[in-house]
Amino acid sequence: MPVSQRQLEERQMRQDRILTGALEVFKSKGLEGATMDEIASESGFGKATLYYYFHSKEEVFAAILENGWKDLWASLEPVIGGDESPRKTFINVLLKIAENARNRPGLFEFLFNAPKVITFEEQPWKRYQNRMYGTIQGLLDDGIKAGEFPNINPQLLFKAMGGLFMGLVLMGDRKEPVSEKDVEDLLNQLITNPT
Amino acid sequence: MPVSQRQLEERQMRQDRILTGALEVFKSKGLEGATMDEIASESGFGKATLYYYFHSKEEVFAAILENGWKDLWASLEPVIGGDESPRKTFINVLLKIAENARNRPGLFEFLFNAPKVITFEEQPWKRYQNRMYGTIQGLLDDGIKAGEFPNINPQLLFKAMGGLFMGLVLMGDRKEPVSEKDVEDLLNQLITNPT
DNA sequence: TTAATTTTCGACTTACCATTCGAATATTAA
DNA sequence: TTAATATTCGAATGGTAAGTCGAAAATTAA
Repeated sequence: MPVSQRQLEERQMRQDRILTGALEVFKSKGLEGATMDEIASESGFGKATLYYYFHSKEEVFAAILENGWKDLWASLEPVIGGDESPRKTFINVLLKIAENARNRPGLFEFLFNAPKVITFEEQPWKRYQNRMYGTIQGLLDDGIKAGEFPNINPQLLFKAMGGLFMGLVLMGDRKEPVSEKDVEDLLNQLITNPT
Repeated sequence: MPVSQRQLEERQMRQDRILTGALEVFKSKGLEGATMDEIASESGFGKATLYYYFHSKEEVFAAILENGWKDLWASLEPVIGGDESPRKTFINVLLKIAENARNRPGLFEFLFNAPKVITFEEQPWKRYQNRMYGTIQGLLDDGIKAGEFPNINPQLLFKAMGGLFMGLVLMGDRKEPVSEKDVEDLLNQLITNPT
């Protein structure tokens, strides 16, 4: 007699609907600027209903990040699990990330910018983020050892590539968007000269 | 009889003191999270005194950005005014920016991250920011034409370099900081292969 | 149908915080 | 010294918005 499968699924959908509305509001107003009233009307529920599904505004915020990072990581796993060379895998990872960014640009930007606003401790989504960064760093380490990348301090190359890529994918407010081909060309040009 | 020179200077110092305290609080709490009470005690004034020097919390916030961008631009002008090649000038500009970042890391990070939080219109400091971006874009355009850079879409190279550089300078939360030599080496490695 | 359970919601409470007030205190100029 | 002016401040004010309440409506299961 306790909740049926369908009930669970419907609950899930309502939660998603709330999160989608919330993302919209967070994006335009920021964490503090966003009000539960606005999130409520944006997502088509009464305010009190939000509290039926989430305990607090911060929980809503955290849920967006949690889901986002989890999905992103899930989409990367097959790519990482492959048996290509570090360099090839690295590029594939970046392309996969770019694909995510193209599909849900709003969410993606949020994933990488929002954390800067938060102060509090232990966010569960950090686990996914760290796993991803760790993996990429590992690919660079291996790739450098194998002579597939320029011979630079791996830590440094990580920062550079991270920044470069974010610049490509996130800085969308300047002119045209970036095509997959662009990314590939650029990465190839910049990374293809082992010393 | 109206205010003496010294009076003006003292006023200026007090304003600076307030802005310094405010930056500290904004950095740790964000724009909305920061309270005037906290800024007041951080900077060693009574709350009402803040309003003697600034009209509102947002004005305080804006003043930090305004001063920061103005100073940054001022430090770049001599470099830009030089008569070096686009490529050399470009690197010098980046190094100068890095120098700024090293001297006042807190302010610097604020300059590049804070704007994401703001919604409102016409911020005067945007003028400086745009001037800087415009200049850098120009250097890249010229450099590419002159064959000093890889032959990529300038717009794209701008984004990449911007992201790369921000990655280097801003992503300070990962391990050791970046030395000037590192930056120079990396830029040289990545930029030195015209096709 | 009916009784339990789930879901919904607007109105209310409460805390917080930007901003203002009005009264001191300090500084200046005479 | 004294009167004007500049500076300081803590206590009130007022608005805003997170979170709660208690009652309804919908759904479920019998």
